[in-house]
Amino acid sequence: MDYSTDDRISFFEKVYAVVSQIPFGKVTSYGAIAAFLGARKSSRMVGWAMNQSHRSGLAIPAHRVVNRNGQLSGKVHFGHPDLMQKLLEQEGHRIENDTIQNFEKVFWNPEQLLQ
DNA sequence: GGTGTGACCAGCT
DNA sequence: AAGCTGGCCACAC
Repeated sequence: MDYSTDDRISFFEKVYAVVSQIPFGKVTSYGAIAAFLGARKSSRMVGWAMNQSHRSGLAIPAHRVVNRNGQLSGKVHFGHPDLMQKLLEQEGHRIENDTIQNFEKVFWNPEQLLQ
């Protein structure tokens, strides 16, 4: 499925579609998702989409999306300030100073959806 | 219905 | 090397 050229669905829906396919134990970045959708400059919107995701009714693993440095920049938007970190630790990640350790090793590139 | 505001990021000063 | 700017788009006011 080529998400980048499908104009029938909104950018947000595309974001949700990608995020919901992030495998267990992997993470990706706002920018990677935006770039994959053909809108490299819209990475802020990915964050906004995550902000709204909890009331979308869908089960969006928003905790698997961090910024390009592996930092949990969106943790404050989870119910409890440490919830995002907890969820990631449950998936086997190690976090220090709000930053995922070995980020490159656990990074999942959305491009893999095209295989 | 214009305006400002983001869980960002790359490219300029 | 560190700070500023523009761009993207949905939403609240």
